[in-house]
Amino acid sequence: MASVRKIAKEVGVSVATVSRALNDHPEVNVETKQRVIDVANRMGYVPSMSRMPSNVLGLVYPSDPVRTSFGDFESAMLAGVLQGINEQAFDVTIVNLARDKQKGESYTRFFRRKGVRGVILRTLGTPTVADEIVAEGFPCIIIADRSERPGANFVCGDSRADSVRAVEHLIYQGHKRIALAAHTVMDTDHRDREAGYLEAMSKHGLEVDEGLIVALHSSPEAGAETVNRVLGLENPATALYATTPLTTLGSLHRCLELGVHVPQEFSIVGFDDSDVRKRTYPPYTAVCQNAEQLGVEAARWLTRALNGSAGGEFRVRHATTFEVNGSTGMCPPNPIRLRSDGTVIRP
Amino acid sequence: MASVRKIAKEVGVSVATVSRALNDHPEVNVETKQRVIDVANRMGYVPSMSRMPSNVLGLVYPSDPVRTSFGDFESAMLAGVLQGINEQAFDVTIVNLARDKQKGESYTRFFRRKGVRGVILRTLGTPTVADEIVAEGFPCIIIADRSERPGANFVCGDSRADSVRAVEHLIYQGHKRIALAAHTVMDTDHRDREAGYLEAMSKHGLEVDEGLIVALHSSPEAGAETVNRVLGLENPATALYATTPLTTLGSLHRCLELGVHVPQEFSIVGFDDSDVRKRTYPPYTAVCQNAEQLGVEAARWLTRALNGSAGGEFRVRHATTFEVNGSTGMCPPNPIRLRSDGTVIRP
DNA sequence: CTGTGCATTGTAACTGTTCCGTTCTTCGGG
DNA sequence: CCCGAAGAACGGAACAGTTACAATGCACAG
Repeated sequence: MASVRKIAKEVGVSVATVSRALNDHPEVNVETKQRVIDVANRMGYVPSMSRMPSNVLGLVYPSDPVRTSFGDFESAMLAGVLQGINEQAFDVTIVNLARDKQKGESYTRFFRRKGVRGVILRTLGTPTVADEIVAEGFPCIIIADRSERPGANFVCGDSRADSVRAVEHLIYQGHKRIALAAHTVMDTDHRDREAGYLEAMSKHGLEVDEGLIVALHSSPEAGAETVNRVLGLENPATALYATTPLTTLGSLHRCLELGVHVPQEFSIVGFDDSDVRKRTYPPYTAVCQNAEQLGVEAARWLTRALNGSAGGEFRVRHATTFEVNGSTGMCPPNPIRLRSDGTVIRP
Repeated sequence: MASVRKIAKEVGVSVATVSRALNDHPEVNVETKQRVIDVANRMGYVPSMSRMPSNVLGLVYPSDPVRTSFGDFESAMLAGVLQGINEQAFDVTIVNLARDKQKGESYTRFFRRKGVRGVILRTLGTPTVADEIVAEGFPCIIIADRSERPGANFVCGDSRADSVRAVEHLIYQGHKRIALAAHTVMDTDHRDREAGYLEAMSKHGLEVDEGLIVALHSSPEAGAETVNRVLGLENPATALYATTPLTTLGSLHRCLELGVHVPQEFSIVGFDDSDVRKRTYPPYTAVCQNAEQLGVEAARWLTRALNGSAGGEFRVRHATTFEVNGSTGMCPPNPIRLRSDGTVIRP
């Protein structure tokens, strides 16, 4: 075990200087500081007992966690995590990697500094971070994404099969021009959905041209914009698979706004992380993921593992469910179209 | 400054015993432990340096934070808090008082144990806890509630005036039988809304009988149930003021389900903590509170105060805004009624 | 040459925790 | 009745890391 005193002896300075260097105090020479940090890293130093062994879990976001994106999924997942930690009486703190991690600091040191014993990783499309943390061996579980790296643990949803079913559900009702509201952030979750869409389309010999796939950030506005675009095509879509709850809401809302009847004139299959689908009108047909459950399981496993009552690898894929509600129906004989001025053309 | 060694000398035991007693180790005599704890409390002991002075804020829930209640408000508020802490580079951990606080432990000691320098308090209708924390002098700010205790800081919304306006808005459109979807949790926020309702009703000489006020927990189901009840009255309501976003959603949804036309047959004024009102159809008329902003301001002030760049008392009331949208209209000449079997009677 | 100010570092005292040994009591068997 | 073993409770000392204060050394003005 490397301690500040060992490092001090090695470098040839006092413990005070080591402590100061490691904590970024201003009154230490930059070269000295660098030397100390180098030796500390070489000796694999971690501040052993500076914090009493507290039961805190980190909920880690690689980039800014909030802004627009703190939506329904994060909220439901957090609710789940807060339940999952209760069994082992852990707490959870929200950690912002982009803001706080210093250059050259190992993840382990960083997490120790934050006083967390293990982390739940919300990767948001940046798998590199997860891989590095796994490689360091810090206790960690990835949520809502997956990694095949040995030693990686994850709890994720698997929406591929149900995405196929969702699109086939539309195809069986006669739809041929089916659009996809895709996501710009391409984590495995969203790749699944796009892949499922493509699989179903090609399996049934349906052509997918450029205009049918609209990739935007997840937001109600994006949903509305998607409707505008796919109804505005020369050869307009008659159905849409919206791969996030917010785009689903936005597209439904835009249809109501335009006076487009769902599902008589246009069908929408959405995605749901909690129970939003039940609260719209009509309640929408959706591929459903239980974000809360993902949170519960991730937190419960990680806390158990940290307390020694669980071990090994933990890799769980929760198949989503496909629920038919009121937003999908038969393909209309003649598709409606949207003029650029926002008026609906009914043939 | 009281330290373990001072306490040890005072009690007449060793530092090891004191440390063990204070940390609830099993191998210490219960009487000894009690003596140590008593002396520690008398001397105002707080573990001074056990955790390095980390910049962590606690988000404190007196009771279980999750279950049903982790909804839109908490989510938006948390998003705000996560923004507000960035300026001073703080972190936030979610603290569960009911689960973790030991009997006889002071709040200050408890928060120190959790490694938290200050707390944002979400009282949820239990002002006692807030008063005690304020009395101990631990850095703290109450969010979405208020206390007149000297030394108490808070950021809250003030929805009283707009609740009056909301109900008057209905009255001016001819409504006389106006119902209220009240809340069982009566923090100042919800008292404001009920008070505003009562004020407007009495000001205009409208009678409020028992059946018009439905107090339930906040949920979509409660909103639906409220609609069932107030439309089922002998003398049914023609309008409703729903004081939480979830009950608003539920009541809107129930109306759509029943085929009741909003606002032609029934008017609904809702409440909104973020921008849910824009995503329903019709977008609903609402008293609006910016939960995210509350979070930002609470976090920003508290972190600044902890770093010495803000001081004094901080008491802010943000007036809500009242926004007229599509869920309110003229009182129908003849009110509709709901039979107990769920069919609508149109005179 | 000397005093002053600043940057940098070391000494030592402080915080709290824990390993290991000691004391004392209790209990079972001869 | 005595003795050994087990266990509970506690103390001593060594450990962890941080920080107040003093000391050192250097640059520079007078």
